[in-house]
Amino acid sequence: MQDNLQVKMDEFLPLRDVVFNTLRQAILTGELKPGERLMEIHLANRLGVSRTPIREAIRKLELEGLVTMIPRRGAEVAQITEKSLKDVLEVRRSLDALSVELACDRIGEEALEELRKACDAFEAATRTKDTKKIAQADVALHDIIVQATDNSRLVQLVNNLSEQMYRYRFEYIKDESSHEQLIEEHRIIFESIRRKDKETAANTAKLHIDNQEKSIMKQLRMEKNSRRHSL
Amino acid sequence: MQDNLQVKMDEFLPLRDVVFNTLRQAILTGELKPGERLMEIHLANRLGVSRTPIREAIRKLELEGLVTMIPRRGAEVAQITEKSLKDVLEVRRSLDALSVELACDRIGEEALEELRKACDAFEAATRTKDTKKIAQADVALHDIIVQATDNSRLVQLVNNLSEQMYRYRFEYIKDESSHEQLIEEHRIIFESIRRKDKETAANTAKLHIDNQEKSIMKQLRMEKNSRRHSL
DNA sequence: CTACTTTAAATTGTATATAATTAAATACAA
DNA sequence: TTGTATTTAATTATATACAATTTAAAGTAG
Repeated sequence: MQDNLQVKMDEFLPLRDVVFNTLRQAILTGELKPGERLMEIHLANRLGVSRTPIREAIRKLELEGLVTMIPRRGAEVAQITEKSLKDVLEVRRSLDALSVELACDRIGEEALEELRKACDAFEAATRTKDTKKIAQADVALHDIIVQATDNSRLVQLVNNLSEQMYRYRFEYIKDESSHEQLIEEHRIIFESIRRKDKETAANTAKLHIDNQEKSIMKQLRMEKNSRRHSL
Repeated sequence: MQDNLQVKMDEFLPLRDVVFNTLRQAILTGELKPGERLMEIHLANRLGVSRTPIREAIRKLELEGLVTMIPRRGAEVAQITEKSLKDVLEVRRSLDALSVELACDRIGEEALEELRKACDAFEAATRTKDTKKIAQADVALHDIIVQATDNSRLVQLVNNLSEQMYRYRFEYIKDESSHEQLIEEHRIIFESIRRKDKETAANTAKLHIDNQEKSIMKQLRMEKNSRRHSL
């Protein structure tokens, strides 16, 4: 773990939430690697706080499934197995389909217009070839859809499930050969939501996840391979 | 809140988990009522532990959505609104449908046999008119299905969502007039899983939730009414 | 040199102490 | 009485202290 964990005092959150966000981000970006132990005193010193907020943050990470607790041994970053990712994607596939279906019913004129812009913005982002920008544009687009469902529980769950594979999605987006297809799928989802064509919307959303799954699984296997050869 | 919160030392869990389970149960059964404050010293004294495990338990309840945090004022039991229940049920509807569809593909012979027995057990339970027994039989039956999906994330999410309405489901099950229909729906779900008829299974599962939703919403409105008249 | 004990260090789990903030109570003026 | 300061009490937020347990290390016998 590099020494670039830093507590941002920008906002006025309780320390436990600052720590929670910091650790969460570190796990999702891969800065803290699967299997790595989260030792309280270490983290407390590094972040310049006491153990209490660290522990409270770990409790939340535990419930989110990002860390695994081992009794009397503490927390470690959860291992991501092929199976666990498949499980996550299987649920997400269903919830993304639900999201676009609900969006068909409930999206407003303004949000629809935003969605159209987000499609354009995504296309523009792919042309910059800036992976971070592309990823952001993609998140923004999907966020408009899920927000349009007007179901806060669904929003919470979809966001949580998405985050579980941030690390991998990044690599996925790097692959330029898939950009055209992504643009096209976004376009179809937008059009079918506009026409309130639930079936096409849902099917495309599922396809969208299927493609992601294929790419992520390929990566995972490569990672596993390279681990086997290097260790 | 009555004075029957007790820490069970049966198992050998960290205190924070014991406290978490205790508070969770108290909230789900309605022993701790929506809006009620969770004061740390109070709970610590009552449960005979220090504030630390109480706080850690509250952090987990927070992430689960069972309590609401108010900065510098602590936690209170989350209010359940009609909207929030609708949101939960909307997601559950989708995930229950997914569960039975996956069960069609993945259930084994033994589990299928268990499911058949669970259907019979549920029918038998309704005849005892023991609400608690009926509820347990219902949970057991649905648990077999969701376990058959072999998707641990799905299991976790469905269980969590189900628990959110334990309080209300209890009243629902009390209503004997609905028992025949419940038995029939369980039977159809079992039969369609056996025949691997995903469409019927999914539709019936959705119907199952729809019926629950109607009943719960009726109750909620009654509750709201009686509150208005008594306050 | 290996297998087993014993000891020491590190780490978590729990409890308590201090600081900061908020809510309530009291006092006082209009 | 009502509205506003001021003080007091209660409560959370954070830090530290202590206890229990585990891991690693150092010896020691075979």
